[in-house]
Amino acid sequence: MNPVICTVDVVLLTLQDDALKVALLQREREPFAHMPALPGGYIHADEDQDAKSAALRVLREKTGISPPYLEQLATFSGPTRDPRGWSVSIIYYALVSYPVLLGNPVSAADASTLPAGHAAANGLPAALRLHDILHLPTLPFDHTSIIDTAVKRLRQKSQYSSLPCYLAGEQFTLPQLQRIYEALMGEPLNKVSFRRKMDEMAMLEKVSGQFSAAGAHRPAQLYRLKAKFAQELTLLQRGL
Amino acid sequence: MNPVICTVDVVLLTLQDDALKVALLQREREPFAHMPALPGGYIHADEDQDAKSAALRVLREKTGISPPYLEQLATFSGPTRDPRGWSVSIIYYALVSYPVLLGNPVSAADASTLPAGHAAANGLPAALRLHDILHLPTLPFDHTSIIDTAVKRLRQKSQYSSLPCYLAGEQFTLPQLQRIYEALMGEPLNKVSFRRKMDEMAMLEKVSGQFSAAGAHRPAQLYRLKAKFAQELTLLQRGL
DNA sequence: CCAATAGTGTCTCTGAGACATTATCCC
DNA sequence: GGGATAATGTCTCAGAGACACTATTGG
Repeated sequence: MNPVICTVDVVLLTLQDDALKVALLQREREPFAHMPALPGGYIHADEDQDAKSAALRVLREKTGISPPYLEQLATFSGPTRDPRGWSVSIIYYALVSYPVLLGNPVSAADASTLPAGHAAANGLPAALRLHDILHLPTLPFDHTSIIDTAVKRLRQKSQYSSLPCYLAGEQFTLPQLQRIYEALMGEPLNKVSFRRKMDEMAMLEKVSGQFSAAGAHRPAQLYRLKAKFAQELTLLQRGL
Repeated sequence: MNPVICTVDVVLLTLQDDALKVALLQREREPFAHMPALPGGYIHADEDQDAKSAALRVLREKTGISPPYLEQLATFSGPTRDPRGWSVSIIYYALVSYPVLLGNPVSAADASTLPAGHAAANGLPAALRLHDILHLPTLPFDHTSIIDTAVKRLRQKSQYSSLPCYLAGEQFTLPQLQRIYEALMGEPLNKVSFRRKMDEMAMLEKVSGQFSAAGAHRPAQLYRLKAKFAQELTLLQRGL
């Protein structure tokens, strides 16, 4: 009836050393075999409940990762984006903290103690690499444009939502969270206002009695997302 | 390779008498023949440049309308939404002013002089009907849920963008535009603040010397969207 | 005690809303 | 002139940011 190729792809983003990184997987098959590209694959009509399930399955099968946050970005389509023919790709974007990405679901507080550079020698497939979004290699299909759209969406939503919390891991301090927001927005934020806004969103809860000990100074209170917000965003009326 | 049905559908919205209406088309073919549904159809791999072109083509072919604003909403998918099989539908939403919908591309100022009730006896197909979004009939597929998503998106974007301008026609006065914003947001707006915000967005220009004469009172200045914003939104930093 | 960072109290200034005033039409 | 709505000037109050001060750790 209509010979349209239908796939899903995932833009998996993480923050490492205040730099936004995207996870790219070396392609095994043609077209563009051996080039780094977004993890993706065909929808399996016999097992997927919808495109989101397909995206989660593809990510799990190809990278072993089950991200805490996954949302539809947009659908890209056209006759030339894939050499195999007229294609449609439903794109999802996912956020995961760098420690959790490495299979260490503890705290963003420990991020600095993890090995820097490429993800490797962990539970992750060797073909998976993190790339700074400012220095992307040449990518197949329209993946460069897709990543650009995902980063714009992330930055836009960071202005007025709790989205960046998913880059912070399971437990984090307010100064750490502020650094994440600042890295995404590209500008320093007022500490008092930032804390007022986080309080206003009412999505964080103290991890009782737990503090992050990170040097010769007063330790910071640890927080985590309230269970209610594990998959759901909080929005601000007026932005940060 | 994968037998996924791939279509596009359009949620065409307009504002009539301060009520949001969606254009539904009586289906000609199975499944769900003769039921009202969103205008939609298959992607034509031989002529469509992308899904957006397909949506515009479908809208033109089935309703004769070329909307001033059309944007991708989301992609809906799953094994059961279409009885023909696992399906993907890329949804677009379009905004058009009621007078322009009726083929009268003049001014929102004249909307009150047009016949109320259903669109009929115009250049529009007889099978096309406007339905108040608060009183929708039972719809096939997941079209009810799709319309709900589109309305939520429109209302969300109205909070901080120039989106509602596309519901106002080519020329309009500021009081008319404020009524549109108020109808979408469901609450009265401060006149002074509203005008400050419209000025801040810097997207309107006076139609020189033209005024809307609408009764025994001072006439209002007519405005139109600057050409630059014919297809592109303006965003506010802090909402209305 | 000192250095360093966390957390909070308070002042100021911007900006949004309320109100009032002026402007311009038809009758 | 009167009634009606458009357009704008101005006052007030809330909220965001700047600054400063206190708190708590390790050395």
